[in-house]
Amino acid sequence: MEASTEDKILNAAREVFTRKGFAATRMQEIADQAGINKGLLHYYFRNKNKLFHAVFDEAFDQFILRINEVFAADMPLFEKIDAFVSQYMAILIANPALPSFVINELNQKGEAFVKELMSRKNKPNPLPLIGQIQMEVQAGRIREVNPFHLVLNMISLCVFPFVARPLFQGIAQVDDETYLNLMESRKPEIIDFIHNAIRV
Amino acid sequence: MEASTEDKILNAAREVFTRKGFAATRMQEIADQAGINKGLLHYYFRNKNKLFHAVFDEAFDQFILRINEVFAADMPLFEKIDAFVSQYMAILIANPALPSFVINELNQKGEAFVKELMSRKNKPNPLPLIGQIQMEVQAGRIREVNPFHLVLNMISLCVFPFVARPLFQGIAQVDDETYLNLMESRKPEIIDFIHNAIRV
DNA sequence: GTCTATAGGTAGATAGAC
DNA sequence: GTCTATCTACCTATAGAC
Repeated sequence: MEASTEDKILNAAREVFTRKGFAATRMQEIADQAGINKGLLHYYFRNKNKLFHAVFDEAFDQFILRINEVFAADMPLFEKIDAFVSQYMAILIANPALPSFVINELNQKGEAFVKELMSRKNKPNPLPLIGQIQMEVQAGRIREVNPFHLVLNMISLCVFPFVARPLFQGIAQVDDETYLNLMESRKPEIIDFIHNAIRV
Repeated sequence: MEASTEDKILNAAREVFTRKGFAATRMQEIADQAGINKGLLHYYFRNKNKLFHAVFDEAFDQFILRINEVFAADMPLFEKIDAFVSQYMAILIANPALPSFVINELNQKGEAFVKELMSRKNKPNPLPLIGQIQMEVQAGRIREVNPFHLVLNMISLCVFPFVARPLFQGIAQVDDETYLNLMESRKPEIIDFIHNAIRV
């Protein structure tokens, strides 16, 4: 079963854009990677921008929207924290280059790009989780934490090791497989860390 | 007191490279920003790569090496955590674009770039801190945490909100000043969070 | 749909006047 | 040291044959 030309292009574009970023990516490199002619890229996607958006929008959804699912779910706070960490870390381990791709482009494309994206896409919505945390604090079931910062902490602990991966991997001198194993062992470590940080 | 031409170039290059990244930066834009002629960039720095390295190496040092100072200091663990968070957050609040610049380039420039950098520069050395954590665990003075992950947690909690700033600021709909105030209020919040997470 | 050839524009770098 | 003008290379995008 051979992939269609359009899929070959998308697969190649995903790989190259993710690795080099929009500005450093050359249409020629995508064509080579896909094993097809450069002209075909324009036949299927008209220009570099449109091809980029096909790749980026998909990555953005994967990176962002999964968060909402867990945040809005109807379950006790501690369970929700566990579910978020283990499910989200699993997504990141399966797609380790995703966060840096999305975040790099958001940083480099400028304010207008971010604003346009936010208006076009479903934004992540941390409010259900923040409300839930507030209630737990008021009921005295967890420590007095700032709910906004707690949410930020949860996300930071999961995502940052992937964004800063070249740095940490360069320092620790470990190969890709070892690093991803470290991330796997990180799941229970993060869950413990958060539990102890907020319990009364 | 007028800045020298070389300083004008460096200031402009810092601003543009930091905002757009190496690949998207145009020598013309740096010249415009500096209010000088494009040819002068080559007179002072010969080519784009050399100018970039003048800016990047400085940023890398600022971002990385300050960590070592605190990590290697001779003080009790809880004090050290407090010192790290408050001092490092202060650096980041004063230079909010620093982490994303360094991390983006490390991600996009590829393995050879990172490897060359690591061999040329003093690497961050977390070993003194990791050793100290191990001793505290063995003495039963803190909970049984994995020292490697604890160090990773400390850094993640401080740095990630700056790397993902466009995302969070886009979601929270706050202006630059408000966001930096949030980061200021974050210092004690992180310190509390870590203390509670590791104390027995 | 897929290829080749090329147009059109832009960026980095250099030459040379002042 | 600083400027203008220009070279050369490359990259996106299009035109047109098959």
